[in-house]
Order: sequence, then C-alpha cells, then structure tokens
Amino acid sequence: MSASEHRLYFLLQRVAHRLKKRADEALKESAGLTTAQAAALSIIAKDGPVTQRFVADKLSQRESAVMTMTNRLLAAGYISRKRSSSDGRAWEVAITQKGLAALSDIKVPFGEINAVLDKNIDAEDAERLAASLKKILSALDE
Amino acid sequence: MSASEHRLYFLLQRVAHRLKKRADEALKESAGLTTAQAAALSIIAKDGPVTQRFVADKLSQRESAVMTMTNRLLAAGYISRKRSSSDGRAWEVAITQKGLAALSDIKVPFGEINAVLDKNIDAEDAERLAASLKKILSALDE
DNA sequence: TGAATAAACTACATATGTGTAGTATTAAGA
DNA sequence: TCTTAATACTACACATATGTAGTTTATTCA
Repeated sequence: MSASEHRLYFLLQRVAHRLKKRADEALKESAGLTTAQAAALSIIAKDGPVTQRFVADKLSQRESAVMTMTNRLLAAGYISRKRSSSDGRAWEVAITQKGLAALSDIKVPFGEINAVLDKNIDAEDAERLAASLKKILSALDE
Repeated sequence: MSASEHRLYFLLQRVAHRLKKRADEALKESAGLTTAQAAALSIIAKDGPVTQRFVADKLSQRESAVMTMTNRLLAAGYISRKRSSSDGRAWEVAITQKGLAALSDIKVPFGEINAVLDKNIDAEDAERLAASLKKILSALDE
C-alpha cells in the first residue's frame, strides 16, 4: 500500500545516504577524491573526451552542476579541458594521468563498501536488487 | 565480484537521486515542502517534541545540518521551538498546525512516486528489496 | 539566406549536507 | 565539591545539487 511505498522511498534514501557517507569517509583517507568526483571522473575516463552535456546526462544532473564539478576536477589536475573542434559552444573534457591515478586509488577503499554489501546480501539477492533498481530507473526515464 | 558491487553502489545512488528529484518536483507543486524537509518534519510529527540531537540521529546527520533545517522549518512556521525544561542546552522542537497541514499535503504528490514504484516492482519484490536495504542499513550501524 | 529556435555553457541564488571549532550546560569522578 | 569530560547546540567554510537567467554558437525551415 501507500504507506509501504512511502517507507520504501525513505528507506532507499537512507541507505543511499549512509553508504555515500561511508564511501566518502573511506575515500578521503586513501584517495584525493570524493564519491561525487569519482562518479564524474569514471564517466570521463570510460567514454574518452566528452562534453559536459554528456556527463550531465549520464549523471542526470544539470549542466551547472557539472560545470562546478569539472572546474574543481580541472583545478585539481584530474582532467583537461579544451574547446570542441566541431562545436564552438562545447568543451571537451578528458582524464589526465593524475586523474587515472586517482581513479586507481579509489579501488582499495571502495573494497570496504564492497565488503559491507557482500557480507549482507548474497549474489542472488544482489542480482534481484540490481534488477529492481534498474526497473525503477528505466521507469523514471519515460 | 568487486566490479559488480561497485556498480551496485552507483546504481543505488543513481536511483536514489532520480527518485528524490522526481519527488521534489511533485512536492513543489502541491505542497510547500521539499523531501528533505518532509523527512525531518515526519520525525518531529511522529515522536512528539524532540531535541535536535534526536532528529540528527534518526536522519544520520550532523547537528549542524539539523540546525539549518530546523531554522528553515521554524521560519516557515512548520515547527515551534522552546528550551527544554530538563536540559538547558537542548531545544525541544514540535510540529505546528501548519506543519501538520503541510505533511498532509504531501500525501497526494507522493502518490506519484508510489505509482512509479508500484508499477515496476510487485509486492514480493518490494518486500525483498526492503529486506536487502534493511540488512545493509543495520550492517552500517556497527 | 535570415530569423527563430535549440543547444552548450556560464553565473548566481538557494537548499542541503559534511566537518571542524567554539560556547554553554550537564554529568561524572577524584 | 571542583575539575574534567561529555553533550547540545551554534558558527563557518566548503562540497554538491537544483533551478533560472543570460551568452554564444549551431541548426532549422520558411
């Protein structure tokens, strides 16, 4: 019923919040990245030189949010930025060696998060959980 | 394995982010509350006059975050605040009539979120999802 | 082609959170 | 009882997001 879904929504938000907090805590010690920066940087690393618009779409965020983030990543030396040759409006952001190193550094601390998840949900439940989440995600795309 | 849980973490964050965005959008039109304000207000409504510390614990947030929030809720007239008679350091925050009305107003727009969840995961999967999330949550409490 | 529209980014106000440092009050122990 | 430690809150600096408005460049179509 309604109340149950209500609770499911808040439950999901709470878990997301707690996990993010734990992950940020783990990252702060080992790497020079926050989880938000890691998310953006991962996309830039994976999909090569991309526009800020592309990153915004992948993260379901506004361009203004991505601009703030890329400015920070740029200042930290994790990415480079140059004007797109094909589109004078757009930037092309790409990961740097330092960015790659930072991304590599998050693997170990993220292991702590993995351990928490691994220990508490078995592979089959993890699959089901992921499937449910993906369904919700695609429903939100419409 | 590691990569899978890595993805599960980011998947969960994405779903939480998207759902929050949708919920805030729905709330903005009908009620005068954001989802964050609704979460805090719900706790204050449910557990009667409570300290800010209590709210912070329930939300797994810092006192400073709760202070900012209660200041806003207070300014909007959704809560009242007075010094605790038993503890001179603490405030006691309580919901007002206006706050109760606002909480009541979120029920309808939240129905939209419920509909999205209902349509995409059946009752059994919802139970399993909730169970997995609760397991993760209690694991994070240690 | 030229005007209207769309797209990519920038700038700014605001909400919401962390984290650290400081203040006032309470509680605890020698 | 008196010092010390803990607790509840406040104040700030900063990260991260939304949302709106404005600028520049591309695209579309009459």
